[in-house]
Amino acid sequence: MKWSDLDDNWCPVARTLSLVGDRWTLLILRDCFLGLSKFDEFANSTGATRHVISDRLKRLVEAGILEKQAYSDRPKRYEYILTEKGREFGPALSAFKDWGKKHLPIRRASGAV
Amino acid sequence: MKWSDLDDNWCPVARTLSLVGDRWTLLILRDCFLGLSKFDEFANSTGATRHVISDRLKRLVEAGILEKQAYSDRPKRYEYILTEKGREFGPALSAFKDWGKKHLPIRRASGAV
DNA sequence: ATCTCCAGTTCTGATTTGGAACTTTATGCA
DNA sequence: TGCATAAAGTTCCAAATCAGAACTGGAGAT
Repeated sequence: MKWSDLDDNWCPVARTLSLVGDRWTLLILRDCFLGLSKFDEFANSTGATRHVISDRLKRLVEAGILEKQAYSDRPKRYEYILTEKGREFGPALSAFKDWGKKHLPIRRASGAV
Repeated sequence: MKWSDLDDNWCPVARTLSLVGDRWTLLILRDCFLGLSKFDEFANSTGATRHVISDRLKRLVEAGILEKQAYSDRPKRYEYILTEKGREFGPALSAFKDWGKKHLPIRRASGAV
């Protein structure tokens, strides 16, 4: 089954996943809530390849979760801002955060003493 | 960057994603909350390939989110049950559900009139 | 004997990624 | 002038992952 086939699923969780239930997409959204908004910021912060960042931003804009806003005209430059729809995704990320804090305590970096 | 490199990330959201931030994994967890517990149930319900179901169940058991319990001895058969750690992931799925209900209303199936 | 069920495993071709280089528009600087 | 840098993508190739279907193996049912 293809991923996109879920967008009409009876289950709202499945529909949500068909849109944002992807590794990097959720990480990009986390970054948005942390205040990041530019392409390179996402690329550096998430560690995803530029290819993937490009693709995911496109989808998020199409879905109305992010909005592409010009912040410079001369060299046309855009930043990505959460829409209301996007901001309302906050609780979901909070739930991830809480669960991670409780159940996945950070281990000391393997090499460091 | 590899996905698994996130498991020591400073951000609890990233750590959570490194474990369950995968299309099918979250769908399997949803099924668990709906009361499903058997391999074929997950395969049929999610539409993921058996290969993927097998892999994800293994990971979830390793991570202590699901527990493999024998429900039949003669033909050794197992079912997968949420642990306490797994049950505490409920709020995250609820948040997805709420967001999906509000922002992704189900469209009439494209073909049907 | 043969069929069916369940829980996986295995195989192969197609899709998606990762990683790095390249492009475009514009600024800084010497 | 000429070179370097920056942001936001795009393009290319090899490698990893996935979809789909078939196959395995134990056990009860017909």
